[in-house]
Amino acid sequence: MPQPQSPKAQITARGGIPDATVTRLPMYHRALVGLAARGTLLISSEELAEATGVTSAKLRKDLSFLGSYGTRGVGYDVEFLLYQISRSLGLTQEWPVVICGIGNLGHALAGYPGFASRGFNVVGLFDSDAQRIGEEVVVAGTQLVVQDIELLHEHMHTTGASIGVIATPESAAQHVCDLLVKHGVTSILNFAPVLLEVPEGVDVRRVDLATELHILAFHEQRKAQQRLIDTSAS
Amino acid sequence: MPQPQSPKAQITARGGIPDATVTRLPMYHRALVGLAARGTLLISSEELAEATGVTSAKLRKDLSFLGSYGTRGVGYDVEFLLYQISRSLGLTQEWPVVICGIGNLGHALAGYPGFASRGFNVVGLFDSDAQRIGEEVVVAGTQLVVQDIELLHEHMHTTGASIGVIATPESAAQHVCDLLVKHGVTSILNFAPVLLEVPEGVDVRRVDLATELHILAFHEQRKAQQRLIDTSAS
DNA sequence: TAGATTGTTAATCGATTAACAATC
DNA sequence: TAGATTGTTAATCGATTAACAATC
Repeated sequence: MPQPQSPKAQITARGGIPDATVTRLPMYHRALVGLAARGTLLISSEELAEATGVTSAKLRKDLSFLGSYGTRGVGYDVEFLLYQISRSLGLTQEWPVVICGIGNLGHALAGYPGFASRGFNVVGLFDSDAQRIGEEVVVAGTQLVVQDIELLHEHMHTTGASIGVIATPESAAQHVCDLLVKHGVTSILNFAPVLLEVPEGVDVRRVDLATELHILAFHEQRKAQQRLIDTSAS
Repeated sequence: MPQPQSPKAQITARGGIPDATVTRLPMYHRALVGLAARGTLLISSEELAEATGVTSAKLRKDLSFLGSYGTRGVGYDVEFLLYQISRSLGLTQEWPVVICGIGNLGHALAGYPGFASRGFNVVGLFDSDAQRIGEEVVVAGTQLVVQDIELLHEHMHTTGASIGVIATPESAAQHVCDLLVKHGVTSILNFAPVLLEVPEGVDVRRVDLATELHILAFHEQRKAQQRLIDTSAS
């Protein structure tokens, strides 16, 4: 019979990988890709932490949630750890992705080199603007034609995409989101400045330029105030 | 003489606005701008929380760090709360911003409507590519000419920008960052997939497409595994 | 006064950190 | 064996939540 544990320990054990850890795994992944490319075979938690801007204690804690992939007294095998992190993140499989809204941002996203190189395969470009529908865009060496978003249903069953990117203006975002969800998309990366309504089981992550700038401005303001204080104190 | 308080309470009181709260203030700000535009005069924490996707307890806690700007039994005056949040975030002043790297992404950022409307004033566009230098870009109704990044020093003292956006390829990012810092920029929004080295006192926020997609893929993988379990169980 | 809603308290939860036993 | 470094523990810290007294 299992011994009763503290409630905390049980919850941590059950809940899988903590959110905070998941958000850092891509950083470790990136650093390891770079190290592997430069031929580094072995790395310590101290060095990898330095390369990713976290503390070594945090790094080791994070990695311990994935398993025991290091060697005490030695460090981590770069290729092996990279593989394990890739597997945890689901990057050992291909993820077909559709992009909706092919304006400046949509073009930038379609042309982003880090997409295809890490298993994210852009398989469809959609827009509602007649001016843009039919445009040919080269994505990772393949030519794609911008399709009418209203014809999404004709393409989704062939692409099988479960990830969608929304790069439309605010006004179109919810409608596009509804279409995506209706045709099987269960993960959405949203660049429109709107809180999207989605059914349970659909994940949305929002990237908002304005938010990032606001946070910078907040700290910038604080620094300016601090400088004033420092000046008047001297 | 002040009564001794618990250590926790003291730290919270001294430390200003918690980071987690600061990251949510822009969400409240956005929601309030929308409400004000629609002529809503008064809103409860319950309603505003609903509109921003947080719990009302968290919202009230967040707002309490700014001050007491609501009325018990009544709610919050939309315009007044909007002003107070704007002031806290530093949005009641103008922030001149320079953008470095005027490729697809740089163009998208320069054309982003949410920039100018919230006090972020694009005052300079820079690139190192001879093909791009000299290009004329219309930003918020004003025509700007893409300048050579190496001539940054000639422009920075006239613009006085303290916020810089880096939208260059990975290879150029650190050099551009160094130039920006050298000429007085103390806040950087970095879209390049690199950990920038900056002196103390300079804030960097990184936005990384790949990171966001990795996190989505992680959760997508989990959902797929869950579906397998559900299927085999039934 | 009765009803509504804020601002604050205290409990809980999750994340971070420092230290070190385990072990190569 | 001696030195190095992981993986884990336990303490601390910060964020979230529920409940409710204060007060309009």
